[in-house]
Amino acid sequence: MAGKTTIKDIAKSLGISPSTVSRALSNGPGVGGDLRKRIRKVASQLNYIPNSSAKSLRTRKTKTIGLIVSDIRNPFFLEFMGGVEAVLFPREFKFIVCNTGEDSKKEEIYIRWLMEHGVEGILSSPYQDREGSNNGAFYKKAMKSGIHVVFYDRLLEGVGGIDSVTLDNEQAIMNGVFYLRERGHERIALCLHKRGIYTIEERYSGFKKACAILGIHPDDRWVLEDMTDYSVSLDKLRSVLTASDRPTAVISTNQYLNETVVRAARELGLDIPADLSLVGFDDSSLNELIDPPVTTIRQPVVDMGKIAATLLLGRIDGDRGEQTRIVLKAELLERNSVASTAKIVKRL
Amino acid sequence: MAGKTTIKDIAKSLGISPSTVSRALSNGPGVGGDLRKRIRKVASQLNYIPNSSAKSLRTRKTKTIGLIVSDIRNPFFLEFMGGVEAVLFPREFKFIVCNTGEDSKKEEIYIRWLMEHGVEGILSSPYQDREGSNNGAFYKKAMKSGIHVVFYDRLLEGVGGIDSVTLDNEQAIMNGVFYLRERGHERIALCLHKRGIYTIEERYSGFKKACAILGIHPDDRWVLEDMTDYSVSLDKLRSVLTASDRPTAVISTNQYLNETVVRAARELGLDIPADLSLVGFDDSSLNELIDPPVTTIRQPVVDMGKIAATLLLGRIDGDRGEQTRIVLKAELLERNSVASTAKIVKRL
DNA sequence: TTGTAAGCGTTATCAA
DNA sequence: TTGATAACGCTTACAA
Repeated sequence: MAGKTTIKDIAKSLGISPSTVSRALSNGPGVGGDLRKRIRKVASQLNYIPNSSAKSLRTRKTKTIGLIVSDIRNPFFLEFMGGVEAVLFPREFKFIVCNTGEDSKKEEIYIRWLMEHGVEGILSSPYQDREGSNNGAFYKKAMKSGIHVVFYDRLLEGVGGIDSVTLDNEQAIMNGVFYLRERGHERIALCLHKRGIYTIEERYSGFKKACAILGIHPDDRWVLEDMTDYSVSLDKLRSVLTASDRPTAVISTNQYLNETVVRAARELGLDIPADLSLVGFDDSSLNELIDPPVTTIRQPVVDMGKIAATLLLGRIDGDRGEQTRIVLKAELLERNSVASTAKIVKRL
Repeated sequence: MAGKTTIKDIAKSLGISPSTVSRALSNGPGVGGDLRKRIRKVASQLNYIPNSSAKSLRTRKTKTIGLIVSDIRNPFFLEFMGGVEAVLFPREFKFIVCNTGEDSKKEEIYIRWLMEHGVEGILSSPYQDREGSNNGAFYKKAMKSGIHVVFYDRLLEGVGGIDSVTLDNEQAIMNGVFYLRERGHERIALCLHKRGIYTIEERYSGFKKACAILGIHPDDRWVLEDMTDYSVSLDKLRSVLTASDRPTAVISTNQYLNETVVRAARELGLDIPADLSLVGFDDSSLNELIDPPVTTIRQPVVDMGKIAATLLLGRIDGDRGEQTRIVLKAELLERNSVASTAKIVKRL
């Protein structure tokens, strides 16, 4: 137990050279079948554990990638991570989880750490603020140094040439608006997380497009922005929902906001869907058990994880093809949180 | 851009020796203040990125730990990971996520990978099957090779000397049983995930202890085991809940099972709590929004993550004190899924 | 098929 | 305070 077993120890113990041991253990050619077997045996007897730092130093390969998430508390990432792990494991790739918490500085630090660590690739859901400023330059720097990058969920303004897997966010929200309109709603509110973030901007844009197409004109004050803090969000909802001139429906844009809307409605004594209709976004299995079951726009999150990881491994494997941009479609899960306005008009 | 900048490049560019550069950049002593500044400047001009593989090879430190989770889809781990990340980040430690999916073989493979990678510590929620067989030997091997290990959530039979943070699972369930008994329930069912796993066995044991103390004797068939697959679980619940001689209350032992019980009750037309009371385990914020809001045994998961990470970093920092075993207490969140049996008796 | 030797980028020891 | 040198454990030409 004096220190760890190295390739040299194995070589010494068999009276052969370290290079032969290396070749045998890494399945390289040029080692006799019999010798190879003996080397393997001694290696396991000696409890040999390869030192990947040494290996990486020589080969510049770590079989490790970085997974940058914007908010580790979001169930979205659990699902996504599950998809990622499922494709990484069989390929013997490990991943380091980096939580930026929508903090640009933290994101930058993590990118640097990942570069130092020598990851072969980065999967990231990058942050961008209202002014459009982001860490694009750092991702580019990583790519220049040979680290492959794939964006998932979010894109960055003015940052091209990076593979991505995103949702068709515009279409997703448009379908939500159309769905509500078909049921008679024209007074629709929209709850948005932080402005600037790609998905949020796209969803907002989809909302405006759909309204334009339908010729409806929801009040600008019904677009609720910066719904990050719970009590602040609740306040905003309260002021909009208690006005006599209030919206008859709300579209929310993440699972957390779905819950916030339901809570706000309950607190205000507004029955969903009788008094207020709700189209949620993202889907927890629990949405079905809520009273009422929430009609929701569901993203194929696990697939997104699998696709992103597959794309990245492809690049690591040497794929030098054109930039790939995969756009997934959302589906609308119809449950019971949307009513036709006939009933609501009466109550208004 | 011909390859990456190394310490040698910086040295050459300043006409000094690499060792001086190394000392300057790693804040070591023995470098003049002025020189140090110039070195820093050139380093950043040259876009220098330290190579941690090389560094690790020399120092045997990677500032990386492994986080082994038993099922990445369980929201428990999101919360836990959040706690872990919060303490790791300021210390500049990274973590590799390993998902075993309750597969002993996969767990073993991940432990090996982590050892090869040179992690300085492992945080693990280890698996153990019905027969008590587990990967304890591998964790011990890791420890022998200098990797610190902290178990969280689960312990391993016959594997001592490893720090841990767990819940007082027995007490948690006992309180659940007492709570139900106070409301008149004696016919209590228990839903268990996989037998063998530490937490499950402890919860089962707590259940039996509480019943013994109270002198109540729930039917053995009401202890539902191996509730892993959804449809199988549903079948098991169905057969127990449709019997004329059925339990009046159910205790579930994870968030997933909470949902399963609610779904089963709905499918069978059983009203919670009027026809069936439910005490859940683990807590999703959504439990409050379910109809009815689920009374639940809540674990301090984020704290568990913070404590586990702190414990591990302490060991890495050189703490050689006695084995630490921290046991956290659960709290019972009273909501509306438990009724007093008075009403139920009528309906039976 | 096997061995020799150089080198990956860093740090640590020792000497200046 | 600084520099020369060896070494960490591995892979890979190249030579045998």
